[in-house]
Amino acid sequence: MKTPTDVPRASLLNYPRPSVAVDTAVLTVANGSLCVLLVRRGEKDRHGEWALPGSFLRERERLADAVLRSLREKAGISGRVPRQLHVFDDPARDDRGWVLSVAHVDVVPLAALEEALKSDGVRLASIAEEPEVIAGMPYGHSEMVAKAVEWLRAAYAESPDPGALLDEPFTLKELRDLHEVVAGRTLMRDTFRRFMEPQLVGTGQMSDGTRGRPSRLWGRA
Amino acid sequence: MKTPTDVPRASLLNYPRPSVAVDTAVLTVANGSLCVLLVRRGEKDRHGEWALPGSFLRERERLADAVLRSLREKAGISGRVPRQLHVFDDPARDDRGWVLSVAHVDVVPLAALEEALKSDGVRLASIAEEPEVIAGMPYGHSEMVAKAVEWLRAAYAESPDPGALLDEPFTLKELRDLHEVVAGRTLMRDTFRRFMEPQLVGTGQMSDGTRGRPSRLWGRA
DNA sequence: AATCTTTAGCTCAGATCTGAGCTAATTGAC
DNA sequence: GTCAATTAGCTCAGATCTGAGCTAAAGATT
Repeated sequence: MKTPTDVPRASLLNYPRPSVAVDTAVLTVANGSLCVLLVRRGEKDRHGEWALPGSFLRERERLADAVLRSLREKAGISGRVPRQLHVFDDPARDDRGWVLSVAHVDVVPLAALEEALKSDGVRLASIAEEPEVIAGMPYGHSEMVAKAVEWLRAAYAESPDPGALLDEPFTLKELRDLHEVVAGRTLMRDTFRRFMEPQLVGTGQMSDGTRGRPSRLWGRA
Repeated sequence: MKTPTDVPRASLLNYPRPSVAVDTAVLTVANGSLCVLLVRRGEKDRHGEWALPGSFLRERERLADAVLRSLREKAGISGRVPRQLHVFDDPARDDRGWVLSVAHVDVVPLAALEEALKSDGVRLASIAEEPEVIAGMPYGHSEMVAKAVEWLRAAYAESPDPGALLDEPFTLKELRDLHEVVAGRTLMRDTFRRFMEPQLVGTGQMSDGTRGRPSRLWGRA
């Protein structure tokens, strides 16, 4: 039975709707280099080109769930904590039609990617050393990578290894090496130590078997 | 004529699509208080309740354009530089259906709102003094306001009046009073001056007719 | 085993930052 | 006019931050 509210209620939602996609920059550190995960496109459109893993949003699906699903499907990896970056809304961005894409970033340690990287449909691209690969991606994906790196740098400037890339326990040297790769520059040893130490919990153990004097081992708070 | 690519191309976009809306927290400073602009809902749904101005996205419309249009239509004001904050995607957020809302923030000086505020469908709510009004808003709008305020505070901690709320030229006192309202706390006079002065351009003029010793007048860089 | 290289952890002087306090210049109250 | 109140602009001592440099402790090299 038709109530008076049925018509306006339905009509509100009768606007044309965009397709909504998610695209994710999965960042990691490999061989002392900050890298982003790319997948070779299998769809007809832009077939064979390297691009960020992504997917269209399914009915009533949460964005974070779509990100995790796309990483599972496209790259066979378990994402961790996808974080929204920005909505890319240029109507001319995607020639298949009107597609909004919500860019995300996730941080995953290299060990969790090893399996996926055996496939020749999955690769890493170094941010610093392969700018041409990143700049060549379709659908504004290179802008997404830029925003993802910016976010990661800000996060790593604030606290010790927020992306949990290091296995615990770790030394301050290991932590600093990681942060230097993320920041893309050297960091002052003592300034770094003074800022990070209060944010870590000591394990009471010492490193050994490594080069140089043994040092305290730490864990994330 | 049907080409082979027509079918797969179209099918990619045949996923169910969400409605996409924009909602905007228009922030301003009035009577020494940080305020957000609310409009009384005219739609059937939640009719009469105070909420953030918003609108459904129209076909191929840019998000920023939808924000500016919604501010014009709902509140009769000219927005300035809408900035994306976050996509709210809880499928249960809106009982009218599956609606994603892209929250935005804009900063508008009080003078540009005076006309709109004559309407009884438009009001300001003080962030600090009327928390119950803000907490009572539907569709997760109170979370959007929280994110908007957080963004504004971060922006005002970085540079002098990035929202251009003050008319130029202004004194450092006027600038600091504004920043204190935004920050919600007092700021040290000399620390503030030392941080902001290098980011301003002097006009060579002095204030006069004000209480206290005249001071230099400044403009934004 | 002697020496070199690497890294840890500390110390200290110099640089920078902070905020209280001083004097100056103006308006408002009387 | 006199005095209180308000604000500007500066100064300086104390606090904090910075980074070079020192010594120590380990593995690597010879």
